[in-house]
Amino acid sequence: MSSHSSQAQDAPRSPLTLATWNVNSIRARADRVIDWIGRSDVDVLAMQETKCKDSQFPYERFAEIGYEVAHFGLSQWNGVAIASRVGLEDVQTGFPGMPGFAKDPEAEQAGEARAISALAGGIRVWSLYVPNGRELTDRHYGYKLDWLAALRTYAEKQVTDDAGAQIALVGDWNVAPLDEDVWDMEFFEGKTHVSQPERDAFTAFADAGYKEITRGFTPGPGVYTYWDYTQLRFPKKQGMRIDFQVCSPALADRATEASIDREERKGKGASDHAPVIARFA
DNA sequence: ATGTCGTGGACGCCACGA
Repeated sequence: MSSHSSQAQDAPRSPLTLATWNVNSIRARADRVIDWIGRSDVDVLAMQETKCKDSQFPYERFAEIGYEVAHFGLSQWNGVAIASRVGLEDVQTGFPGMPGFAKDPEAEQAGEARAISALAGGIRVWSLYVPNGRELTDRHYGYKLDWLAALRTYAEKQVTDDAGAQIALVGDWNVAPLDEDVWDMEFFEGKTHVSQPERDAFTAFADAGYKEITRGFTPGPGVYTYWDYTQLRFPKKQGMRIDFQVCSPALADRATEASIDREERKGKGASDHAPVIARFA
């Protein structure tokens, strides 16, 4: 049994608010993110697509408002972080067995900055940025499926080793699990995010005992977490639900509420994703 | 492809990724 899960299990339980948000560049979005944290009063915020190296992350902006940050960024692409005001211990970058990617199929497939985790407020929080997939025929699509399968293998082992493990797999999953999670299934015919293998890869976490806890509090149809910048998708209410909080059984039992802050998608300088917030008892 | 963003490199735009 890992020390992480027993630590989490033994930690005192107190109510906690956890949010996940693909910020699409923390440097371009720092003011909005800092303002939002102040307004929303979250204990822990998992961020994706920070689009910077560790040396470029605006740690001091978060420190000023009382949040520690663990960030994992290797270049201008990807980048994941966790901000917490309830402690941040035992940071891990990447998960065991995580596949890598390189343009050259013959080259070593190096790990990308798509997963970071820390123990925060007694919960093992993972901030995840699942590969996009691009096209069904693209090498990135196979990479995405392999990445999700490896994450599922890791996640399943955690709850097999410790049935009481408090684990949150939150982030941009880049999968729309149900038809109602996109505005028009005909538009998505033959595209990524809605293909059966991607949906099966997402459902596999439920088969391992995990539960996506935000949907039940924010039922569709027409409820989304992402709207493309192009084609006036947001004003036309043409979005996708692709950001989720997938929780281990013991943590899922503690979920008391969830919401999607679509107000944050409005106005100049908005990310193309909205924050997805959950409360645990 | 793009009623759009963000990044970096060598600009005053282009390529790339989403």
